[in-house]
Amino acid sequence: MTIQNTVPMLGKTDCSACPIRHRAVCARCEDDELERLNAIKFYRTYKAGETIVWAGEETDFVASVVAGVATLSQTMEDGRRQMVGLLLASDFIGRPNRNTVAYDVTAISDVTLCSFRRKPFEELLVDTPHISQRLLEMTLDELDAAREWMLILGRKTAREKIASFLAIIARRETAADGAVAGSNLAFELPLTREAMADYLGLTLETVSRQMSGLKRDGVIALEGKRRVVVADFNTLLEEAGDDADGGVLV
Amino acid sequence: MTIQNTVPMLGKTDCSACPIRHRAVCARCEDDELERLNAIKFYRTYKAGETIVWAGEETDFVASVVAGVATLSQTMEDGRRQMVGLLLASDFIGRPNRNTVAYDVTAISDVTLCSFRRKPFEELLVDTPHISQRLLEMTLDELDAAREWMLILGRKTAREKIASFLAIIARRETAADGAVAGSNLAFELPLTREAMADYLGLTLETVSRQMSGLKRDGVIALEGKRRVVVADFNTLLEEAGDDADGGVLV
DNA sequence: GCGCATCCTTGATGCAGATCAAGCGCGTGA
DNA sequence: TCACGCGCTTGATCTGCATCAAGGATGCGC
Repeated sequence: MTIQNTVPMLGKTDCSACPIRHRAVCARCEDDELERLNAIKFYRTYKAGETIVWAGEETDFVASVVAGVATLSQTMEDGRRQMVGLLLASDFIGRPNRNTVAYDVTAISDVTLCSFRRKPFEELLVDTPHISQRLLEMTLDELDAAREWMLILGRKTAREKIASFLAIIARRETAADGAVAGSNLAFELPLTREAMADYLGLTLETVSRQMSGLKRDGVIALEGKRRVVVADFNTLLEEAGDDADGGVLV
Repeated sequence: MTIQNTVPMLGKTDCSACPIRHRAVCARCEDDELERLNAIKFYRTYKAGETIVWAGEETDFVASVVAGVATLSQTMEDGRRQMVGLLLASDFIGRPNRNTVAYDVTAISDVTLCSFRRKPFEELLVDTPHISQRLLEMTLDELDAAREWMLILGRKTAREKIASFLAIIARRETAADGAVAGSNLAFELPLTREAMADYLGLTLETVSRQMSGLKRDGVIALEGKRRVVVADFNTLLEEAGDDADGGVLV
């Protein structure tokens, strides 16, 4: 059985040229392990706004985000929505040994996934410790991030929530660049005001008001609606209610 | 090197008699793997109210909760506190390959831990796939629980939060008993009103008021302060804002 | 260039839950 | 037996954010 041409969108590209090669679930793989992953992988793209998986839906794949931004979210019957995961490049989608996801997975920008067929991936997990170790590490990181997020949702004020969110995005967006905290830094918001509200447990009006407030008080500057310039990162952290030095991991 | 008598409190007990043998991180171990775990384990007890680990503190062990209830929580500089984890029997404490915990770990009742020295445990993790697989599975379960919790914190009303909490506890406390949902069920609250407030992002006064409200409306009955009787579990789920049937996992 | 949709901002008003305050019930130790 | 502390309840008041409402900016198709 060949697996060629299972994907209309994109052919296979060489893993060694992959932008997430050293951060994704395959980060620690040796060449032979990579070869086995390569045999079951296929690329797939989604347009901004498209739903990748509906909550409860069965899926026969798991995947790494290669490019773009996706969200995990839950919706209550009356429409209240809470984002519970923000997936950037190298993040993992899906749960091994369970063929449904409990949350809606939505492409927020155009998204490219490196997908793996579920069954063979689960088999790989059993006899490729480098993959399962990396997956455990990534899952623990996500759990830490979720717990940080819980403090934000449960105990922070609207202004602190916005500042915390900006700090989180600043760190994630600039992590690759190796930008220095404290120095002047700028980044693009990956979310609309409404999506920020869903992230933070607020309404979009409150998000907008607090953004304006932080701008008025000189904590941030805006270039257009989406580009944020942070003059002093420590000031932002103070606004977030975090210890200005103790770098809480995100 | 012998490891005997490292523990004043309790000698080693036989794993086969252990109450969490088939639920904890060792659940899938074969006899020989259990033997290796046994060689690095030691029991330890904490009194109710004692802090097991302070946030940021270095620890040289990881552990399973054998009996009792512990919490993970974060505290802001001004004293605001958010619980981010509730650890019951069989839950795991600590993060492999990192010697600090980011949260305060506190014994809420008298707690017994089955601890493992960190270094040898990490080595075991590498060459005992049954342990690392189980740990991955438990971590994914915790992540799911954290995400459910995020919806509660971000979008639910005080009454829904209380009902959700009661439903979660009901499920966890009665999971072992195999009690049937829908039927009359009763359980003991493992937390004070204040700890419930920290769990739910509320004040203790609001917790108290909402408990009174649910009691007044016949959703629950109280025997003393801590024992809760639920007449109809589906009614409780409706109050929680959950789909009354769709069993969301906890 | 015009109409329309999407995203965002700002203002006015209302309410859920926080805060401040008082007191009850029960267990414990002197 | 009483005093004390702790966990909990309930009442009165305040306030931060939601809600309701209107309008501005930008981009896109025709």
